[in-house]
Order: sequence, then structure tokens, then C-alpha cells
Amino acid sequence: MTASAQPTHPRRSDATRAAILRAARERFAADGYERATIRAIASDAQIDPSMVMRYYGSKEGLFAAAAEFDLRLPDLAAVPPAHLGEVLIRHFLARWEGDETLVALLRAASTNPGAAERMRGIFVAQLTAAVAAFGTDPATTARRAGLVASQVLGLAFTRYIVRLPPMVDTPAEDLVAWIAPTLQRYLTGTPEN
Amino acid sequence: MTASAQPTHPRRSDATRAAILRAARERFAADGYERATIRAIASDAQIDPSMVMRYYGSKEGLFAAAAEFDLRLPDLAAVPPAHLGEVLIRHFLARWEGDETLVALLRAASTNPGAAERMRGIFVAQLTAAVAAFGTDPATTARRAGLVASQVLGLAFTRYIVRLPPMVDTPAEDLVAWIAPTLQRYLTGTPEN
DNA sequence: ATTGTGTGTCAACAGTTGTTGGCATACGGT
DNA sequence: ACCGTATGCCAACAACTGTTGACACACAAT
Repeated sequence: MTASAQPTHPRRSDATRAAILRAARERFAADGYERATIRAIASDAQIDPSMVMRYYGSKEGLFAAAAEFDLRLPDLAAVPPAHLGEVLIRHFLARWEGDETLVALLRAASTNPGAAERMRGIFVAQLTAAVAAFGTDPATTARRAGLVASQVLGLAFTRYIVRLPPMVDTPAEDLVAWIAPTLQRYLTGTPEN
Repeated sequence: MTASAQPTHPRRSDATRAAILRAARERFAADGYERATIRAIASDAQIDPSMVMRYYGSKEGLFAAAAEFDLRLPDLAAVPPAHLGEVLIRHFLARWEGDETLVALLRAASTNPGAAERMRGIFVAQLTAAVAAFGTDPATTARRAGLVASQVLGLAFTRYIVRLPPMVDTPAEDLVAWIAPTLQRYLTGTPEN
């Protein structure tokens, strides 16, 4: 959907489009889907609400554009098998500290069915593919990916959404040390060990 | 806040109050705070919207009453130390399969600051107290409780809110087997082992 | 200079929301 | 039988929502 086929002549309104998108991400991240109003977003971007409609069609369209998101998972086949957990948790923390897109998606996924659908797509497709890439038993791949998602999203939920004090205060490095072994076991271990 | 001091004479409207509360929990759980309208809740309870206001004051008041929630954590001091993780995850799964209160609270906590505050209270106070009860190093108690919350809430989020297929399809017994060791390590282990 | 298209503002719409006050009725105590 | 109060419904308000159409201006091409 994003224009990339033809090198479309740069439009004069590109700056406006970008401002809208930036404001939308901020508002969706801070307030969630329903509380983030088009009027507030337009006000942040210092333009008229009707511009949002012209460039993105509807509020859903705007959200779809603002929540475009790629986990950018590294190729796990190239990672030493013993460090899979650490590489993964480090990647996730780095990926969304400073990028509020995932927070926006996370908040919206709780109440907006479309956002939940998108979140499923991202984590099922991208994470499952990454887990499959380093070659576990295909029968358990989906379940391993799901377990990783549960811990990783639980971290994001408690640290960025609910803001549980212990999870906010703990330095990222300590979180890596605690959570890496969990992911490692979900990826390469068995329930028993 | 719940009437328990005086054995208040049973009011004729108790059935209505209960119906409102039941409908509210369902709607908040299914739709989240902002999409659950008072009109819809009243319609489910087969009464007039104005009754909701009379008995619960406001939408926030209704939510506060509907999201009253106790984790009912068992006394961890009475649990064999080696089974702490298993007991905990089993308790959580049993506690909220079939009780939609926590799902309502979870959904609402994403967008409603008051709900997030309440969720913090529940998990910080109740979980931290339970973890402290079996006597770990007080300096690490809060962090251990936070880590447990991150995994447990991540499970709830992926299984009941986003409904990630692998997490929905996995039987509860398998989830216990996979997640119990994680909680066990968060409670009694160190980052390294 | 004139045309056409892209960019922007303004005002208004129709629907929904939480919330309120008035009014009818049924109940419980006397 | 009477009266006060609790219970319930109805209609309406004011605010806010996403969305739309008409209109003004600026730019690029001819």
C-alpha cells in the first residue's frame, strides 16, 4: 500500500503527511485507539482535521498507516545456539525503546479488533518464521514462538503500559540477564529442564 | 467500599444491582472501557441507563465496582519450595478461566489510567506480599514479583486479549509445564542459572 | 496570463456519549 | 388506609465524535 513502485514525484504535502503520522503515533501510543481523537492528532500536527481524512481516508486508515511495524528480527540461524535467548531479548528491548509504534499497537490491540488482528499477524508470522529459521522440530515451532511472545509482550505490557514500578525501575541490562534464560528454554529446551 | 460493616437490610433493588454488575463485567471484558457504553450495559441488564447512574454514580464508579478483584493468592509459605512455580501458574490459570473480571481489568488497563492504577495496586501489593511471605532476600522481592507479573500477564494478554493462536490452542496443562519452571526461577533462582 | 491541480481552512452534519431531572408506580411501615 | 421512600422509565441536554462538502489560495505548466 505504501507508495514504492514508482519513484512518485515528491509531493509538496509530504511534510504534512509525515507530521500527521508522527502525531498519530504519539497519540495512539499515549491514549489508545478510541481516546486518540482525530482532532487532537490534527491539532498536534498543526493542521485541520479534514486533512487527516483526505490523506488517510478514515481513522482506521490512519491507524493502519501509523501502526505499520516490522520487528526486524535478526537471522537466528546465524546466532550461536546458546545465545539465542539473549540475542532475542536484547533485540526486542532495543527495538522498542525509543520507538513508540509498538506501544501504540499494544495499547490499541486491547480494544481494537483490527489492531489485535495486526498484532497477531506480526507475532505469528514474523516470530514463527524466525524461530523456524534455526531449525527446531517443526511440530513445536508455533508453540515455542507463542511462549516467547507471551514473555516478551508481558514485559512490554508491564514496563510500558501498566508501568509496574519494579519493571520500570529495573535497568535493561538486568532484564536481559533475567529473561534471556527464559527465552532460551522456550526456544531450545523442553518443559522439564 | 463494599457494604460489609452493618448487615444492611437487603434492598429490593439488589437483583438489579447484581444484573448491572454482571452485564458491566461482560461488556468491559469484551469491549474495553471506552467501547463499553452505559446504554449497552443497561440494555444487557434490561433496565434503564439512568439506573446505572443512580446506583453507581458514574461510569468510572461502575467500573470501579465491576473491577473489584482479589488474586486470592495462596499462602506460599505453606508450599514446598520446589513447587512454587507450578502452584502459582496453576492458581493463576484457574483463577481467571471462567472469571472475566481480570480480562475486563486487563483490557481497560491499556487505555484507562484509573484501571492501570488499580492493576498496579493489585499486582504490586498482593503479589509482592505473597512473594515476601516465603522469605527471599527482601532486596530482590519486588523485582522477583515484577518478573512473575510480566510472565503471568503476558500469558493472559496473549491468550485472552490478543488471542494468539498458539497460546489459545495450547492446553492449560501444557502451559503449566512450560511456564512453571520460569516462575520457579524468577522466585527462587538467580539470573545465571 | 490562464488554466488546472494540489494544499489548506471553515462550518456544519448526523450520530453517539455520559449524565440529569421529572414523573409514575409499587412497596413497607404505621 | 395512609404516607414516605425506593424503584423504575422517559425525554432531553450538552459535549464530543468521525466525516463531509464548499470555498480560498498557491503553485506549476502551458
